[in-house]
Amino acid sequence: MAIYRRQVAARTDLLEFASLGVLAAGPLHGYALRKSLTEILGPFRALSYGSLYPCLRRLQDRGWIEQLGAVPGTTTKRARVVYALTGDGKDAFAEWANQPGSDAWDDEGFATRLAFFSRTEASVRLRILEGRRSRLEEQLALMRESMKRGRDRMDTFLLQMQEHGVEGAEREVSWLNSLILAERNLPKVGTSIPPKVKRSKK
Amino acid sequence: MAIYRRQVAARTDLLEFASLGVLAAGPLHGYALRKSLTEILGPFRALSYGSLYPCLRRLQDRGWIEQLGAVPGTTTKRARVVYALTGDGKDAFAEWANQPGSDAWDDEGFATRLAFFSRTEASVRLRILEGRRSRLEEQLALMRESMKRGRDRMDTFLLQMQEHGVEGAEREVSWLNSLILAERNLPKVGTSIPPKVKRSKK
DNA sequence: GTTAGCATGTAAGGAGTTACATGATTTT
DNA sequence: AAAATCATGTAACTCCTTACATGCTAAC
Repeated sequence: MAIYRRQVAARTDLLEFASLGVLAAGPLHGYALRKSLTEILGPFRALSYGSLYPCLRRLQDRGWIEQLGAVPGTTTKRARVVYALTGDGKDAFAEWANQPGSDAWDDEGFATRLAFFSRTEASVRLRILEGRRSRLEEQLALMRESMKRGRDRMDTFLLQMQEHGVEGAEREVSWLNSLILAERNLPKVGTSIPPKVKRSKK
Repeated sequence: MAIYRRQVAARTDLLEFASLGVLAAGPLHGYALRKSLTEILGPFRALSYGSLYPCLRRLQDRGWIEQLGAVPGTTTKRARVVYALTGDGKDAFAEWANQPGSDAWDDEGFATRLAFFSRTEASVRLRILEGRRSRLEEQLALMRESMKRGRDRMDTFLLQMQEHGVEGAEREVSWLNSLILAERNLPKVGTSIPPKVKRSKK
């Protein structure tokens, strides 16, 4: 009779950190947060409320965000629950942004980290970009090998699809190369120079 | 006291149809089927057995595949459960391949259908390609609008990521255009001329 | 006064993964 | 004889969506 011990795989929940990242720019209520997230993570990948609200609940239970109540000065009067990042939440986000795990190299994980790159240290940025590049290069090797092996077993459509996939991955690699180059040529004065951001105020 | 009636959304399980599609080429056991699927759906998106075996069970319960037992002539002697497509399974696959639902336009759904395009009627192929193209064009419009609106609120990294996304989508659109053009210029003699496939035997 | 959009939530279910459990066969 | 790989399966869990339920507010 074995007792099953399960290691909790400590999967970093991307949605949670993305929410923290957005809330770091200022308090928001759920509905507005969702719009922000949708804009960042792509209008294609629309997030549902059935996913968002439980996430906010978890973050609150963990003490990473807190309710502010309705923000005064807005046009509507009540019922909106506004959340703000706490000190702990800020720390948790900073740690996530600067200590990338193995989840940082896949499509979703990489995109999420890139979205908050301005709050990531320059050295870590480089590590993430290079990690993503090697992940893609591994995949490219697998794809090319698979295509070589199966060339005459496969019909033209499958072949064209795979060729398109390879070209897409190659395209991302050269894009990454240009980002990496830009990172390396950045002024070497501190370690965490934020990138140039156009500011409308101040 | 309302009684909740739920419409079962009849989500076409992609893995099930992909499995049928692969088994249509000949009987296989689970382990081998997985390798085939991994090759088709991309070596990146590796499929787990915890997903595959329950799927085979479902297909068998539905009468779309049947167990053959160990194939004689192979080097190994037992324990391998070989599955073959039944007549019903063949019909189910043909119906799926030729009556695309709304799931055919998203990334996974489109890729899966494209993988079995040689068993899809020419007219349906065209419909799928054009449907995918309009889906992408809708997304492009959203992305471009979102980028225009948020241009000076966003930092350079986010902007570069979004530009890269737009370029990727544009690239896929032109790829689709070339596929659509090729489809249209195909010999117009029947309705379901299969594409040229290099054959090693016969 | 009704439609459209803003706003917050819950319950059920879908489609997968990871970790566990087991054993046969092939290669070194 | 050990290690690698082939092979089959289950239980628990994860993260998400859909459908349901509710109500407010702005515009036409």
